[in-house]
Amino acid sequence: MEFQYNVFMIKLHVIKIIREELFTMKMSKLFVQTMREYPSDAEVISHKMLGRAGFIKKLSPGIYTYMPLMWRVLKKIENIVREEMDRAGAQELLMPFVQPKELWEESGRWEVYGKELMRLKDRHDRDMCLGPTHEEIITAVARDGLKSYKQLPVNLYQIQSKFRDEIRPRYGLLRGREFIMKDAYSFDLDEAGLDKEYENMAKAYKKIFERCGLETKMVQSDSGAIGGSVSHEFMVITDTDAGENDVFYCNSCDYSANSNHAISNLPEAVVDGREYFSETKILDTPNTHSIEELSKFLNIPDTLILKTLVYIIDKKPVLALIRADKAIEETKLMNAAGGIDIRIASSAEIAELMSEKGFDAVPGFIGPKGMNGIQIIADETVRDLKNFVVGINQTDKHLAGANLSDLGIENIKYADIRLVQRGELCPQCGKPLYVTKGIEVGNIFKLGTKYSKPMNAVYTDINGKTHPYVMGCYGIGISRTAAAAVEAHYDEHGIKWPIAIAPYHVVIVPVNINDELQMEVADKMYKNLQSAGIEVVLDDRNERAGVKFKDADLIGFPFRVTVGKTINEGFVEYKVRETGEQGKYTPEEATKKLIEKIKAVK
RNA sequence: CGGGAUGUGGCGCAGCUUGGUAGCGCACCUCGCUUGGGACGAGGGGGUCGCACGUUCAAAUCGUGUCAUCCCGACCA
Repeated sequence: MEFQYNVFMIKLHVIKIIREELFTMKMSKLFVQTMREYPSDAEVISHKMLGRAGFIKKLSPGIYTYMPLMWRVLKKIENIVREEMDRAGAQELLMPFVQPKELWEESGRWEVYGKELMRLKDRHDRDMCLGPTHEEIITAVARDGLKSYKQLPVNLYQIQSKFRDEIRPRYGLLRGREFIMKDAYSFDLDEAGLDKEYENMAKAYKKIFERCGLETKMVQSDSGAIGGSVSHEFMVITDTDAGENDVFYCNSCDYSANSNHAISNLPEAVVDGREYFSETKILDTPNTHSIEELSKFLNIPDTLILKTLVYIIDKKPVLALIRADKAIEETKLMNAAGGIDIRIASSAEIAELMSEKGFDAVPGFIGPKGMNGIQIIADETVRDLKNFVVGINQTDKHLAGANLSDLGIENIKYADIRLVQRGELCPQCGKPLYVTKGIEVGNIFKLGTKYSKPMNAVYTDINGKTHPYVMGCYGIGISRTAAAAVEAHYDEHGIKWPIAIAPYHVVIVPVNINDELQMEVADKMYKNLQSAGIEVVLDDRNERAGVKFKDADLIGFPFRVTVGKTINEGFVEYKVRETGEQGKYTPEEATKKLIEKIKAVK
């Protein structure tokens, strides 16, 4: 017993020493290589900054090594996420990254997911894939373990690398192929339970991004390939061009939505052409290939024209009709058609479609007439059109004074497939909508029974009857959040990490390491800060001050302490990266100030 | 999928037209000097010039093919 006790004490002692060593970081030993120039392949701020400051190293397009500084940032974000998810009642687990085809066939997504799903074969020639998201796996895990209503609700999450084989990865960590994600899945008895958990997660997310030092907007969005009904995205609003999403929002009420989901009220417009056309007749409209040319030629507002677009949705042609002054939102159209893949038809495909239907019209004169057998989806704006102008599949001709009833269309499906545009009105309060760019750092979905039903994932209720779980899923892009933080916090000198996710809190820069007093003071501060739990780097390199300052700014330490000549009067210099605030303090004052500021954030 | 461009040391690039010992800046190593915003001098290490085949006495350079990377576009009639 005594012997063991002693061994234990020795171990503790050793561990303590190791831990102290772990917190020690001298710049001369830190594995980071800053560069004088931005990487040539970087376009957006975060990619440029993270590359130049030595945070990431590209291995292949969209695939990066997270260097030690980056990894510290990512771990900090992960830990904030963990703390808030745990606090919200979720439980962490870890699922496999490589997954068998079978589960994906159960959900039907093996066929549906497309090329983004990275497929591979194992040595036995079995089909496998790299996990782009984990609904299938978690649902299979849940159905084996969650049998009774007594066990629900449950929320399970993991933090893990994901792989999505993007067509065109770009923007560094913002759109990588391999990236780190937190994904959570909730299982409830019913819709009411899901609604409650959805709110719970929304609240947790808000807290998470706040703690990361990021301002986010929660916006309504399309639910995409993951499916389900209701979903929201958390957007970091940015003035850089890295934002890949357009976000519409209202300043008068709380409405905000991704452009793929946004709706709006339209201002008044001329939608009845009776003043222009007293009868229905075919007009010669030579060379009017665009809406602009056509409305000019006929001298009518473009709101009196019905625009017909040909899309290829899941390999089949679909006609989309919309009032000509408005544009199609492809995601909405794809959803309305029940498809999973959409693109505009090529002119060759249009020609093929025309000849198939016995027409000979070029783009600019296409219309729904005589296109029976082809799926036709009309935007809601089409309902109000009267006595309008429309293509009738004859080159250089349009039908004027037309009404849909004249066209002999058998099947037409109405849906909102319109892209909201600047200047349109808030659907909730009628005030003008604004638009901005956003980086999606998190999302929450109500999945309902989309996965539990086909995968037969059910629980038994109090009466012995079985029901599929009502599910939700909740993602946060960990690596993307880090990149978004850079997009939101930088200047011409480099990154300005928010304190909570900075790789280290403080850098201490002795100006001249050959000056004994400077080194002594720097070293003492370094040790004092460390023992107070502050993460600090001592820049002990034999470099000129300029080099150290440039690196400190580029890397983005939130605080810098410079120990230079003023130490002879007893002062060190203190500088805040984010605000530029600076001042002279005694080493003791500076140490105290730093500890106070940093502890306040923790 | 279509178009354009580029592959030369860790990073950024020149050399290619007109074939003949592979170069520059940064970074790295040594010495000296310097030490408050990316100093300076001297010396040094590191590259199968993406890969394959071909032409040639000789290929980074010319030809063919291939692979990779980057950018743009993918028709809003």
